[in-house]
Amino acid sequence: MELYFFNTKTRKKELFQPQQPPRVGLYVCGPTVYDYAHIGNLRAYVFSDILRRVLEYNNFQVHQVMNITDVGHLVSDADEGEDKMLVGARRQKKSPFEIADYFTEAFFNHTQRLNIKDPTIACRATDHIQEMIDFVQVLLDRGYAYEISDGIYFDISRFPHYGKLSRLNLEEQLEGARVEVNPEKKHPADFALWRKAPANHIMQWPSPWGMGYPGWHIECSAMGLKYLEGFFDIHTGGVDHIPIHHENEIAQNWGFTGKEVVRFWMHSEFLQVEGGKMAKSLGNIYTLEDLEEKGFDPLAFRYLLLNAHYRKKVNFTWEALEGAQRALERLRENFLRFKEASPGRGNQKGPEQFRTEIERAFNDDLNVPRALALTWDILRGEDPTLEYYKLLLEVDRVLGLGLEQVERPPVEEIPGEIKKLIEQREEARKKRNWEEADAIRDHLEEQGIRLIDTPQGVRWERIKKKGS
RNA sequence: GGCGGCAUAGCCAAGUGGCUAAGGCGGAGGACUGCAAAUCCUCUAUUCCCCAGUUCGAAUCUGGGUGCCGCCUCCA
Repeated sequence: MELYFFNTKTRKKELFQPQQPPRVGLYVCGPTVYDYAHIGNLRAYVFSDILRRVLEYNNFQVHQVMNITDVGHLVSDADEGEDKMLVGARRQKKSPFEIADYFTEAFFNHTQRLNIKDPTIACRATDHIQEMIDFVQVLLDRGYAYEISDGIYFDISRFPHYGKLSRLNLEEQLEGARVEVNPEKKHPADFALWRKAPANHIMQWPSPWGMGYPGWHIECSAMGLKYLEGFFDIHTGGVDHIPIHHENEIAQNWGFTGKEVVRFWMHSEFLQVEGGKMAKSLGNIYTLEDLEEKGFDPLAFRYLLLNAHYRKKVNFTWEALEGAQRALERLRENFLRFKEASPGRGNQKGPEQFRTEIERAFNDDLNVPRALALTWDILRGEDPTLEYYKLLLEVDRVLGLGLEQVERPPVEEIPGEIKKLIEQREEARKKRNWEEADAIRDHLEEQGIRLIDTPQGVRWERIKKKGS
């Protein structure tokens, strides 16, 4: 089946075909590891995960590269900028390298709990300083870069297509520029490839231009070209990367290779909180831990994201997350019916028709919400046959809700005390002493034990304790 | 100041010219129950921010208005 993706470069859905099928080179703009990833960051990785899974669903062999940016990013383009890694290090009283290690581990811990597949290659910027130096040297040799007092800069006047991806008019942009321009730069939008480090800068490496450290943007080009062997079938990131970061990558890649090396640019929209921006000042920046502390399953957050299309802003609210958690629980419950093949109702559509429609949704620029709706159609109304069970597992290869691992909690040995109470309640019920029976039931509920009366007798299950 | 996006039920959201406007959450009613819970069933937008227009036909296209959001800061 044909696969279509929306390409930011053309702002259109285009037929996807990798350069060397079945191999697909996928580059995912990774994290800067100076702090915990928040749920907005994580949305971008759930998106790239879905993308990767849809590619794999289509039998492509995905070679996914992700950068781990563990080298300082200046906060602004001006000299007084603070280095994020350094700020993080100072706060934690650790070396920048320790900080990077710590947050890298935290990052993958979070992504794994969201069932996000690990990249084929995760590469650290600090392990590729030489590649970046070589890259900058080539740009200098070819006249795409120039040296000034504080570093090496890319000369965008040498690249006529600068601004094409974001469709920005450079001259108009400059009118309202809020950043002080380094007067030594030839053009205000020229960007740093390599920065000369002041003596007290912790992270610095020797280079042909003295001690220093790489500019941002450069690691994605150097590492991406290295590990994807010169061609990116797809390059992803958040929409915020379109105007600066990816524009700069395109420019420097052009300077280095003399051609466009990215076929598809795909960007995920932002996650908003209560309809607005997530910001420290608003106190609404949440991490996965914050959600878990409130009793939410990380996969409920994944479900919430699956319910919306990646190119639309999604509105994160606690109410919506509760809805997602509930839906996920019910989805699992329904799935078990199929696993256990208990009887269901009749159906109109056969598994093949569902399979085709779901695949069509996936392949139409990752219309996961549509695929989810179809999944519910299967779960709600269809016969729980083995065929449907297999189809659900197949669909979950993309959804990534971990259905394969879902099973009924094992029958636990009932703690004696609780067993006694249950028996006591049954006695009371026989005597039609409802007051006592209900009191016991309420008591057990507070202990996290829910009783389920069935015609076959009393069942029980563990639930979350009230108020937790 | 410049650029761009969005507006669909209480909430989260699909759908972008033509079947009865997906799906989930919530809510209502029913079955079951001693009563509940859990589960299951049914219902839940004559209408897609407003106003004009194009068209045989528009939530979907065009123009205007209103509201919200984002970017132009090394924030996904």
